[in-house]
Amino acid sequence: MFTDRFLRDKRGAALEPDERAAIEAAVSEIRDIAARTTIVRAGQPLRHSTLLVEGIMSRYIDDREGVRQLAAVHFPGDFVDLHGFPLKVLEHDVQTTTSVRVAIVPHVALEQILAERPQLIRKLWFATLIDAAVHRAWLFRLGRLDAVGRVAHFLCETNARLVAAGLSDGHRFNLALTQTDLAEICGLTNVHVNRVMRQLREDRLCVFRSSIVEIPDPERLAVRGQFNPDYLYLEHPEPVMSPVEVP
Amino acid sequence: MFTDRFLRDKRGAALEPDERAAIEAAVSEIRDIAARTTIVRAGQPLRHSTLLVEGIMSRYIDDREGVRQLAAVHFPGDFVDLHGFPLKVLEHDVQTTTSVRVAIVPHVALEQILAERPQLIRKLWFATLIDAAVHRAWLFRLGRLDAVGRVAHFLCETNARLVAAGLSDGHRFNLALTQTDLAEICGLTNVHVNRVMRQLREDRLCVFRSSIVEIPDPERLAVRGQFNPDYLYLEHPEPVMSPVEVP
DNA sequence: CGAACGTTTGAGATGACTCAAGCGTTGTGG
DNA sequence: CCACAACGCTTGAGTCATCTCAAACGTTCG
Repeated sequence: MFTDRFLRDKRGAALEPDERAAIEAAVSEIRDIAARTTIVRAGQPLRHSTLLVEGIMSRYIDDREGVRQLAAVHFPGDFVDLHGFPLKVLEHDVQTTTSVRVAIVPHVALEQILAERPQLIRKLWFATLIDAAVHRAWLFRLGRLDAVGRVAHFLCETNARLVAAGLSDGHRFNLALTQTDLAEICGLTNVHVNRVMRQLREDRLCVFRSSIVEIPDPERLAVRGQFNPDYLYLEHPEPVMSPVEVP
Repeated sequence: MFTDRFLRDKRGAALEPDERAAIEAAVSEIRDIAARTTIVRAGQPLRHSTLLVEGIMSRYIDDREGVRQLAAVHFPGDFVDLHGFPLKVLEHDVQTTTSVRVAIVPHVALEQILAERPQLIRKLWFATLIDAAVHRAWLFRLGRLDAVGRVAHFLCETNARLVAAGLSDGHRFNLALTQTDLAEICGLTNVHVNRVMRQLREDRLCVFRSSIVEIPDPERLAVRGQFNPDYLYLEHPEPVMSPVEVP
């Protein structure tokens, strides 16, 4: 159910059926939240963490003038603010990007199931370390790629993650992000993202229209974005041709 | 000894004396390593982690042409590749930047002390999550600050971390990085870093000469770099005036 | 139907890059 | 102990990628 996609296809960390059941039992509530709603503010003490079931959420830091830099984008199956469990407080904001459905896991409940299942803590730790590995890949993207490369890299990453989640067939997926969202991810302005998308279209690397991303040749896009999926720690890094929803 | 600075001054995660003793007992070896030596390669299975005792180490990802983006800089007290403990393999390289002294902690020894001390794993987890929080601050730096701001932000962060480690008095510290290192940290070229350093000098924000950083007014530098130390999760975020070594 | 939001395009400004050369410092071997 | 090599720092000139500001156009939703 809610945990079906959590740690799915992660090398050596996929959940056992009883671990999955324990987490699902720890869920206190399923909540539907509107798009662009802030659910965690920097500095606010946390009593629960949020497992994303449907939709897209983002974590970001904003500058003095309110311009944002996203630090992470989350898709279904991600344990969005699991970092808040050991840290108690986050130093960044978390917001819904689209409308979402989330499962709320109170930290007290998490403590209980971990007390009974010492191995599970390693998997939760592992999950947060993958987030850290993704942060590093994003640092590479921002520090060393040009605008077209940054967007290409992000789209390759997203494709790989959504394939693992069963939400992309490897060439086509639904992605409800605006060009301004992409700008906040890639450290660009929305105007320039628009020009980058045109470039990608003209080069037949990627077409992104009305929330559908189409990648005719993922390998070529990966070359343009210098994308190497190792940091996602996937069990099956090749596009897996499995039943897929592309709404 | 080797662990004196590990988790020092970290909010709610400082080590208990017995935890400290356990980690020290788990150290299999103290090793001195020359500058610019790669100690972990991406993809290579890890059997131990490295606690930095003296010197500077870096974690980085490089692009197709060999241009590097640093993802982290480590100072004494940092458990450099602790991420490799749950992950088993890292997706990036780790290199000494200066000559260093490190304490080697075999993963089997770590497993043993964790089996006896279930609370310690939370602190190790916490330590890796601070690395992740630092990654996010670096994303902000690269995505939203101009060149002068990036360098200012990095120097503020470094000052704050070194104050916590007892290696800066809040205004002056030793930092054996080259301008090329700064470029690899800030996503710039070494030529441009040179011009940025001149700018910082002319604006009386910071003087960096022969490995000594002097910051006459840390508050002004923090404003220029939009630096907010919350992400370091320090117990005492104000500069602590304690005995300091500035060699 | 209108308002709000997202996309597209243009023109001009600018921050950072590239290439190139000279200078300063440090360490080492003859 | 000197000379030279290696490395890091500094500066200049010209280029280019991305930004800013501005306006128009398209789409969605109430």
